[in-house]
Amino acid sequence: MSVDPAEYALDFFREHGFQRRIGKRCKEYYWTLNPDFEEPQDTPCVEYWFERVPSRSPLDVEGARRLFIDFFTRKGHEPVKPRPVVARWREDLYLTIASIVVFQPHVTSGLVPPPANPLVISQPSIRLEDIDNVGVTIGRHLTSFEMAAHHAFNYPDKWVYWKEETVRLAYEFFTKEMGIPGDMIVFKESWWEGGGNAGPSFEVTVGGLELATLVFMKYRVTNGGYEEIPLKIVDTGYGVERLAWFTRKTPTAFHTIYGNLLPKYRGMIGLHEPPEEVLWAAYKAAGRLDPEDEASLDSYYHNVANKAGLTPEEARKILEREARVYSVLDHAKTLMLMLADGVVPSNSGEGYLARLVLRRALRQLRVLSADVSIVDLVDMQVQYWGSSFPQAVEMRDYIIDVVSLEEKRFKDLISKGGAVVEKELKRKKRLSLDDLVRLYDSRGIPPELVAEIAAKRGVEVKVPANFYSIVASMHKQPSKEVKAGEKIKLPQDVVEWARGFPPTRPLFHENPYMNRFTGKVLGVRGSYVILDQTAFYPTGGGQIHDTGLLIVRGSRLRVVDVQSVGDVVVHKVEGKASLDQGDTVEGVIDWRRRYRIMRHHTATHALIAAARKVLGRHAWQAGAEKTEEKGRLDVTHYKPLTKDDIRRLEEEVNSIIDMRIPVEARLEPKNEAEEKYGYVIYQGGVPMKRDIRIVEIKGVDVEACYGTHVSNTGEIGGFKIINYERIQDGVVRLEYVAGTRIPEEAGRLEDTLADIAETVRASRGMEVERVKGLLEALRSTEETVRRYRKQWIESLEREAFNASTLGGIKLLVAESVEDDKRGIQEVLRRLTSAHKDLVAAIVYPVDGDTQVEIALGHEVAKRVDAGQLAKSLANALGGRGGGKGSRASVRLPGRVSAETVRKVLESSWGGRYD
RNA sequence: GGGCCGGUAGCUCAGCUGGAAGAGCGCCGCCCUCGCACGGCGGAGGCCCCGGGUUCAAAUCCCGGCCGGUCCA
Repeated sequence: MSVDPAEYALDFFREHGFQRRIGKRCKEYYWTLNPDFEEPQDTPCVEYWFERVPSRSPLDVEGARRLFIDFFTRKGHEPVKPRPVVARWREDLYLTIASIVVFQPHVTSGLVPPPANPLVISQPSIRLEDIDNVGVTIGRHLTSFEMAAHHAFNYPDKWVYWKEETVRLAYEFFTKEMGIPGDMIVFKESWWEGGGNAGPSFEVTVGGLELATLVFMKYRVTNGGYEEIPLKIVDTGYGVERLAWFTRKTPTAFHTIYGNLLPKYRGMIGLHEPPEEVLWAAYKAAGRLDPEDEASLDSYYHNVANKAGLTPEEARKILEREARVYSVLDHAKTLMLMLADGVVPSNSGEGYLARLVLRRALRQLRVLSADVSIVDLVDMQVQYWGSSFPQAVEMRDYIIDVVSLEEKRFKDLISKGGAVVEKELKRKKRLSLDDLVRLYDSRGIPPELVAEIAAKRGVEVKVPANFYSIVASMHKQPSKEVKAGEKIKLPQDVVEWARGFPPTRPLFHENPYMNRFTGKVLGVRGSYVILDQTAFYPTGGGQIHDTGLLIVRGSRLRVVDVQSVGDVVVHKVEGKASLDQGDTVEGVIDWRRRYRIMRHHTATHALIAAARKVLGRHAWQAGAEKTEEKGRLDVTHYKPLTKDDIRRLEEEVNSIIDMRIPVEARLEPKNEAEEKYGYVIYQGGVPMKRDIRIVEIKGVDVEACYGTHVSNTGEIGGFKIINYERIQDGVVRLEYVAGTRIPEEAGRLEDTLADIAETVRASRGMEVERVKGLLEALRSTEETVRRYRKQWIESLEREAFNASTLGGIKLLVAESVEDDKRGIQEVLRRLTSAHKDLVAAIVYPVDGDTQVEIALGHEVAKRVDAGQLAKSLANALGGRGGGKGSRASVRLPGRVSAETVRKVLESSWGGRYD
C-alpha cells in the first residue's frame, strides 16, 4: 500500500536537519543526518557493523532495562509492573508476545482506562514462530525477550502525545542515554498492522541492528480499508537485549544476554568457545542470512569460512554446534519464564507450547551428545535471572520437579522410539520423508534420531532443513471460528429482542439471600420475560441459573431457565407467559436449590485456594461448574492426584469452613484490583468491565466473580470430594458436594451397599465376607466344570481311538450342551493333535440354530480340505459355512442332531479317499 | 479444539491380507549347586480396552465410545 509521506514528515526531522532518502538497494524511505548512508541501515540491507558505532559503557540486560525505565520515568512516564508471559486475560492468545498485549483488548477498545498514562514498562515476551532460527542468526531471533516500551493513550478528550514527542524521546534516549552519535541513527518509514489495527511506524536502526519500533496506532482495519479510531495509541517497542548487545559489542547477542552462563553451559555440555575470528566472521555475515533458505545458509558458511580461514564444512560444523548451544540457553530461559508463571506442560494449549520448547532443547542436547540434565540448566537460569524475575525463584521447586518429569518422559519416548525405528528399518530397509513425518507426527520421534539409528545400520536418511515447517504446514487448515465463552442458550430472535432493554437491576448481587422480590414486567415475548429487577441468577461464571416462580394476579408461572444478554436478565417460563408489560410480579426463588448452588460456589473458591496451597501455585482453574447437585473444578496439575492429595484438599477446605471466615463481594476498578491482588483473581476468566466484582474470602482467596456466595465460609457446612480423575494431560477434575448434600451422598453409598448386601444375601456388616465366600464358591464350581469337561474329553478320546476307519480316516461327531466356542475349539485341538487321522466335529446349539465346528488331524488335513467338508455339510442341510486348512465351521438352521451330521459327513466322502 | 498412532499374559511387545492366542523378560515347581547366579526341564498366568455391526467364523474388517501417546492450533 502507499502511505501519505506527510505521515512521516515531522517537525523534529526538519529542526534537526534530517533528510528523507530512499535506499539504493532496499528502496525504502528513511530519515538520517548522515550524508554517507545509502541504505536504511538495517539487515538484510547492510551487514552488522554496530561494533564500530560508539556508545556508552557496556550494560547487561538488567542494566539496559533500568536505563530505559529510569529515563522514561524522568520524562513523566509512570512505571508499570510487567504481566505474566502467559496471556491469561486473552481468549485469542496463549502468550504475551509484546507489551501492547498487556493492554488488549480492554484498554485498547476504550472500555478500561490504562493503569497510567503515559506509562513505561518492560514486558517479558515470548514468540515461538521463529524458534527454528534461534541461535542460527546469532541473536536476531530469540524465543523470549523483553520488550521495553513507553505507551501513550490519546483519547478525544485527553490528548497525551503523538509522533513528534515519541521520536524526540527516542532520539534523546539513543543519543544521551545510549551515547550513540545522532548521525548514526536512522528512522526508517514503515507501516504496522496487527490485531485488527494499523498505523504508520518508524523503525530505529543503528549499525545494522534494529533497536526499536515506534508505532502510531490510529486505524482499524476494515474490509474496505482503514478507518480512523478515536483512541490513538503510541505503541513503542525497544529490544532490551539488543540495547545491551549494542553497548557490549560481543560477537553474538547470547554472549551479552547470558554473560557467565554461556561458558558454564559450554563446560557442562563439553564444548569449547570457537576462535574469536570465527564468531566475528559470523557476526558480520549473519545480518544478511536468511536461515530458512538453504542457498543463503550455504553462502553464509562459505562467507564465514573465507574470512576465518576454514573450509566451508568446518565453518558449518562449528556454527551449527554454536547455534545449538545458543538455542539451549534461549529455550531454558523461555521455559523458566513459562513455568514460573504457572504453565503446566501438557498436550494442548499453552502447556503444549512449554513442552514444545522443552523438547526442542532436549533434542539439541541430544545432537550435541551432551551428558547433562536439562533440570540443572534450567536451575542455573533461575539463579541467573533471580533478581529480574523473582517469580522464578518462588516457583523453583515446581520448576525443577516438572522439568525432571518432562525430561524423563522424553527419555522414555526416545528409547521407545528407537525400538520403533529399528523395527521399521527391519521391514523396509529404506525410509522416505513420509516415514519421517509419520514417525514424528504421530509418535513424536525426532527425525535426527531416526537418521542416527539408520546410520548405524548403514542406511542413509536425509532430514530436510525445513522438516519442522513441512510438518507444521501439513496441519494447516482453514481456521475455524471458535468463539469461546459461554454458549448463549437463547434463540437468536430473543437475544436481539433482549438487547433493546435497559440493564436489569441485579438483586441477587445486592442481597444474595433474597428469595422473594417484586418486579415490574418490562417485556414479554412467548415464554420469555424481562423485568426491571430480579433476584433470579442467570447462568454465568460457571454457576447454573435459578428456578422458581413468577406470581402475577394469583397465577403462578414456573421459571425454568434464566439467561443473560449483556446486563439484561431473561427469564424463561413454562408455556406461554401469560402476563403483560407493566404488570407487577412477585418472584419466588427455589431457595433450597439456590442455597446449595451458593454453597458449592463458595466451596469452589475455597478449593482453588486449597489446591494452590496443597498442589502448588501452578494449580489454576481450567474450568468449573456449580449446580445444585455438586461442584466441579478442573485444575491444572502435572501429576495424577493421590489419595493423600485428596485427603489434604478436603482437610484444607473443611478447615476454611470451620474457621468461619466472612465472604465479601464488592465492585472495584479493574486496574486497582489487579494491582492489589494480581492476576490470580482471573481464575474464571477476565470480565470485560471497567469495574469488576471481587469476591474475597479474607486471607484465603480473592477472585473476580459474578456468582452468588454464602456470607461466611461456615455456611458451606462441610465438604467432601466424591470423584476425581485426570481429564487430559496436565488437567485434573474434582467433583465435590457441600453442606446438606453430603448426607445425601452418604445415603447413596449406603443404598448401594444395601443393594449389594441384598443381592449377595449378606447380613449387615458381613458384605465383604460374603463376597469373598461367593468368589471361593465360583472358583470351586469352575474347578468342577473343568473336571467334568476333562472327563468328557477323555471319553471323546476313547471314542476317537475306537472310531471306525473309513479310507484311513476316522470320524468322530459329538454333541456339546455348551454354547462356548472357545472351549469347543480347545477340545477339538486336543482331539486332533492326539489323533492325526481324525476328523472331529462338535455340534452345539446357538440361538435356536445349530453350529458345527470341524477340525482335522494333521494327516487328514493333507488329503482333505476342511472348507470342502463344511461346504458339503452346508449344501446337504441348507446352512452356510466355510473354512480353511484344518479348521471349518457351519451354521445349520434349526436343531440338527449329531447323528444327522455324522451321516452327511460319512456320505459326503464315502470311500472317495481310499 | 483438530489430525495421526496405539490399547493382546505381571512387564515389553509380535500376531491385524478374517480360519485352533504367541515370544522375550518376570513368576512358581523340579534338576544342577554347600548356597546364589547361570544353565536345564516343567508349569501357572488372557473378558485380545468396552459396546454394536458384517460373517458360517472377528484379537484381526466396519461404526460408536473409553483410555493413553503424539503432532499441530
